Parts: sequence; structure tokens; C-alpha cells
Amino acid sequence: MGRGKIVIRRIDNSTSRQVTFSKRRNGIFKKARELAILCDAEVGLVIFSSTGRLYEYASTSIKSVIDRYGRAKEEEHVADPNTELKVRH
Amino acid sequence: MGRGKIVIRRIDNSTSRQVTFSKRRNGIFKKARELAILCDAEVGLVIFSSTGRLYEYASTSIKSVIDRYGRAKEEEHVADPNTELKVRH
DNA sequence: ATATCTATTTATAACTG
DNA sequence: TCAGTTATAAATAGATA
Repeated sequence: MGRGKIVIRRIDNSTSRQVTFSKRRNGIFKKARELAILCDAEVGLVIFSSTGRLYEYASTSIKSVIDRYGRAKEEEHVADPNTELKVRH
Repeated sequence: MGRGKIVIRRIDNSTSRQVTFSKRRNGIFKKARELAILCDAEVGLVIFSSTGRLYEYASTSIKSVIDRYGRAKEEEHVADPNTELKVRH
């Protein structure tokens, strides 16, 4: 999606990496928001930049997403104990 | 990005909503993966469909992202106690 | 419901002030 | 660096099978 095609591998130049990070971070947050609205989904997105800075988006709240995630995982394990074993090993 | 332009609001028809969900979910997971690789970022993405089904992506693991998120939030509060007050009220 | 196709919109890589 | 532009690649809405 640009003047040149790129291959998906770590951008070595830190300035270019920072510029790409900033552009694509905006892009993915927009996509997350659109998905949540269009499809009535609950979406949580957490990003740590290579410099360690935190960026977050949630259609509800990150706390809500994390809590629901924990509950969903518990249910998975109850529903299929074998999955639990696989995950643990 | 399609034959017609759309407005970002809930898709009422549940079949269309499901189709769009499936396409855009794939798209955003791809974007998340590309961002992580290109920009050397840690990315965690959790999506619950309108039917309650869980989909997840993490460049490391969701657990790692949640743990790091918790630590980052703690640090924010230490750095700026006023933010903590605002968040809590 | 599921998959593939393609016209079109959208995202963005490289460029520019 | 840093915001804006533009040519092009990529995503996807609607169509079709």
C-alpha cells in the first residue's frame, strides 16, 4: 500500500521504523474501531513500541476485555480439558 | 476498499455482519502481525464476535501482554499520581 | 453457509517542502 | 526530524458461483 512493495521484516533504520510505526499504529486502531462498530464486536488492542511505550484501544475498556478473556479461557478449559493439557505443555 | 463505499455503523443484516466480520478479522490480524514484525513491537489483540466467540492474536503471548500492560499501568500511576486519581473516579 | 473474484476504496511507502 | 502529498499496493464490498 505505498509507492513500493515491502517485505515484512524488521525495519533496521530506527527513524523509518518509527515513522512506519506511527502510521500503521493509526491504521490498525482505525481498523479495530471499525470492526467493533460494523460487526458489533468487543475489541481490545494493546501495543508496546520498540521503545517500550504503551498504546491501547478498546471498544469497551481494556479491563473489560481482560476480564472477559479470563472468563472465556476458563470456559474453554471446562469444555475441553485436553486443550488445557495441551496449553500447559 | 470495496465496490461500494460504506458508512461505519452496525451492519443490521446478521449474515452480512458475519461475512464482514470474518474478512475484517483476518485483515486486522494480518495488520497486527505486520506491525509487530516491521516495527519490533509487542502486540496483543483480543476480539469477541457479536456471538461471543473469542479470537486472539499476540506477537508474544496474551499472558505476556496482559502482564506487561499491568506493569506499565502501575508505572504510569507512580509517575503521575493525578492520573491515578482521574482513572479511579 | 462458503469460497473466489474484481471493481473500487483505503492504507501507506516513498517523496517533498 | 516532521507534517503533508501522491503514486501505488493492499484490503475489501458487493457480486458471483
